[in-house]
Amino acid sequence: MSADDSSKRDYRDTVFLPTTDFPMRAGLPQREPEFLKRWYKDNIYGQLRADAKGREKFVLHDGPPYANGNIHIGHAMNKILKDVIVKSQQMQGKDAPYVPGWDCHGLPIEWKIEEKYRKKKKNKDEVDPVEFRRECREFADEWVGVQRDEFKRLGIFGDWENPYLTMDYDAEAQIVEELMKFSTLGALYRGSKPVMWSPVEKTALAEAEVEYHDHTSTQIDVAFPFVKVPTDEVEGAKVVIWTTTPWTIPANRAVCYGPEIDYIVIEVTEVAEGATVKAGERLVVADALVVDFVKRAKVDNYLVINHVKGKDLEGGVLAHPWRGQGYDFDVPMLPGDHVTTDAGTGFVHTAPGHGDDDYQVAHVKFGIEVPFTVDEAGCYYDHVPLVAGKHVYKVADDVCALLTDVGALMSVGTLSHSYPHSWRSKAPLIFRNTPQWFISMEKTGLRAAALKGIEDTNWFPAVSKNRIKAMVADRPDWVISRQRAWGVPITVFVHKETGEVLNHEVVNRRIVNAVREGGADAWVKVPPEEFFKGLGINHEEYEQVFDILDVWFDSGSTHAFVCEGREDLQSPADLYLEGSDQHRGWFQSSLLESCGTRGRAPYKNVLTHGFTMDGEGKKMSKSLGNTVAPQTIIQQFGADILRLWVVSVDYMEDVRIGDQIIQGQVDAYRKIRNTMRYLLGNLHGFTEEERLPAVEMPELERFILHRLAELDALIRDRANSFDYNPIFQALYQFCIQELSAFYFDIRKDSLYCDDPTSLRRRAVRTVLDEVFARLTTWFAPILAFTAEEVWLSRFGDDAESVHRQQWPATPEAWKDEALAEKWTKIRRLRRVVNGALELDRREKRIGSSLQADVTVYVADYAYVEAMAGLNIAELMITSSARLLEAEAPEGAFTLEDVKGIAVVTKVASGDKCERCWVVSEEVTAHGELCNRCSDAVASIDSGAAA
RNA sequence: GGGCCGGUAGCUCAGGUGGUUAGAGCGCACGCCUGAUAAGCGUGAGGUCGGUGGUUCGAGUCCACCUCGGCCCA
Repeated sequence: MSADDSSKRDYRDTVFLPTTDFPMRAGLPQREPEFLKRWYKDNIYGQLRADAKGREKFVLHDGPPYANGNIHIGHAMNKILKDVIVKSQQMQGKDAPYVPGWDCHGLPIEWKIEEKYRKKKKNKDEVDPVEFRRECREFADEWVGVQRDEFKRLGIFGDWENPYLTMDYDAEAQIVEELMKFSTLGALYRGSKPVMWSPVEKTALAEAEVEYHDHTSTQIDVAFPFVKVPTDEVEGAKVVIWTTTPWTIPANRAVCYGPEIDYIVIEVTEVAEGATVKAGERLVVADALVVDFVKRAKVDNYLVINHVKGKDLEGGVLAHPWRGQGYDFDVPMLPGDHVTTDAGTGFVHTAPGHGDDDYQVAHVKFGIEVPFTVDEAGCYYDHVPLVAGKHVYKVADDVCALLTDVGALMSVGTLSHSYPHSWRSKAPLIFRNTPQWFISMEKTGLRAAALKGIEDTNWFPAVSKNRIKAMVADRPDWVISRQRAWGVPITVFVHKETGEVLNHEVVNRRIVNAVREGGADAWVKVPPEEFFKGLGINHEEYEQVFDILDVWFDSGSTHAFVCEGREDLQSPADLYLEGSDQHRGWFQSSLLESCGTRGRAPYKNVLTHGFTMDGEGKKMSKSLGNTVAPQTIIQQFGADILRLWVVSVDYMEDVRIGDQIIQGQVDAYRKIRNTMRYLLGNLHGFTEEERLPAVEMPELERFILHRLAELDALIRDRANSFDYNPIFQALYQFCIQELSAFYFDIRKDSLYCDDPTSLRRRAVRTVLDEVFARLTTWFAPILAFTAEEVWLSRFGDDAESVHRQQWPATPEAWKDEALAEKWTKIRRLRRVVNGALELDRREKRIGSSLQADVTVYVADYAYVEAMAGLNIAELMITSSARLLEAEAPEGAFTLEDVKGIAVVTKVASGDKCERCWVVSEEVTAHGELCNRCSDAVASIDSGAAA
């Protein structure tokens, strides 16, 4: 080989540039499905379970989404978060199984099937309930399949082949068994409650089935005389109420007033033609509404006799206008915050069986019994005096006449207003008192047990606890019955005479077994006498209940048929994790169910996340057109971008998502990916022989190890509080500031140009390996696809999945606070140098920092100490540099916020090394290379020759 | 209408028990490098800390009210 004197040698092939096939551009939408294929071919979930066999368990119990549509961004966030937590626990050495589930019963699915029938002009009543339920089941099954695929696409690992469904026969049987526990304990009872009712369809309706249309009602003012006067001011006067539902007068049981409202007592002195009120009558109405009232009542003139504050009416008792005709009960006056002076008289006619406000105030708050007045067809029961058998929509005139007879009718008119109607029949609706099943919060001490359960649980964030505590403390008894078809039946028999619920061990066991065999249908298919056979009980004495359970009871029982029921899980669960709306939903139903039957909460920890808003922080809605679909993001950017987004936001509060925010995640992803790529490129061919013990490493390497140790501590600590935002922030900033802009930048020279056997380069590569081991595994729970890609790119396609690895232990000895403090000083010094170099660049004196020579003047000896034994040029990435503890010369560069450091720069003297580009006199002396490079090249050349 | 939560640079986030010019990263602008190159490095400009009033020598941090947004309930 002979060198050509006229042209210089090209040293590029003696430089160890990064070598990797790992592409800079991810192409996630295309690449991710390949990893999914691989994971499912390898049965990754099964492998993880086998790996973790016998390890301490961490059970995150999945809250079941409702199986009736594609997943939305909230589902995606929830499941990703669960997956991040489960994967992190597994990688911390736990056995973290994940069994996904679905909520399958309930109204929305029932509606869909009904809708189908309606299109075929078929009435639901004409359909066999068993057939109807079969269709509901099919419908749910279909959506379970769709959602399962969508969740899998997000990279969620779980037992997708064996999820739990609330409609599984085993689940239904367990739910029935749970119900019977409440029954046996004596917490289950039959009460009543007004519900929205359609007299035409003879059925209860849910709020979503109601639509509002204009409706013309008869409006009346009615006077109630006092039986007991609360204050002398109202002696001899009558209280006037106003209502647009005259048909509820027979159900009146109270009159509400506003404690803060000003009322007046008036005496009617002059009335117009056609008035039903007589001169001389004394009436109490709200001061603010008296003008409206006298207009309606055709009163021409009146005197104000007295003023009285609402709260002074406390204790007053009125008579029903029809007292003496079967309406002899007292009508108490009750304070109510819902009373306003917007319309009416300032007194609210209260019929607890026909309105929710009325029910809440009269029954729940003041314990007034709720009468049953109207049957399912909208007719008064036979026991209702004066109006028995009449239909509520045709009774207004009768009521007016009856009120006129007793001098109670003060006015009558009509009013057109918005009124609820059935979405199906379009017929107007009523509130009707109906029998319902309740679980008592008090009879068996459920409230106290639940409150204790709350205390014994860790809540994240902490305010969660206050929220659910307040709800449980205030909540009424739990209504668990629905008059519906698609659900688990309330499998009880009630004694026809005594109304008592049958609690017979054998009967109950037979029912549970029947449901386990044939699902909920068994309750209608198996004749009741089967359950009683051979027990000496006459089934004819018992009424079979055909209500079904509220779906919240189903999902509240999942801890029983999932966590307790499956061998791979355990109860109580380590974690429940759902949106903040579940304080009133699943967190609470699960708590009540478990505390009622097992005396403790079904969970040890509960994590709540907020809701997903659009980019402006507004709630998403189809009508506003501001929804963000996870499917779109996956298609455009990939699931890893969505996963990164989840941990980049403070999900314990409401979070935002929008184009700008996603773009931010795309940028962050790119930076992280390139950091990984650089690691891969520079670890090419790294062997165990090359590894160097930490003690033999330069300080800079030990500083990076220290940072790894700090990160390790932070990550484990935050992961165990399920708080990933700080983890993301720390990892991301570590990649940018510590690695890319600092460590990699400085060590580029060593990696590219040092002799491969040099201790410095070996140290750098050892540190890169340690960084790689941690970064990939720490990111694996978050960037599930990319971490795998990086891992396999390094260890080959046949390597074990990154998800089967554990987070590497970090030697305690890596922590070195004193060293960290030193390096904080060095980096401060570096900032000043960079500032000085930037000035040279602006002035076109230099381009690359390697063209510069710097002299740093420090006032504090601490800097000298910090730099002792270190090569300052290497750290500043200049060709030459020196540090002096001396007065800075005039005109030296300083930063305003860094005291005692001044920098003088000049162009480095000497020539540029053809290999490493460092400018030095050594090159001038030798011709082409600096000493280091000429040694390295010699070594390489001899190696290549050999 | 009630209960609870939140509003710090364009974006995502930090800012124990009130105390000097309110921080970081990204983005943006400008410049450098061309051996991480649809990469990398550097410098810089961005904030009346939702608003008003109060407590205090001093408030992003405490109090009151208002406003906007969210969850739940009515």
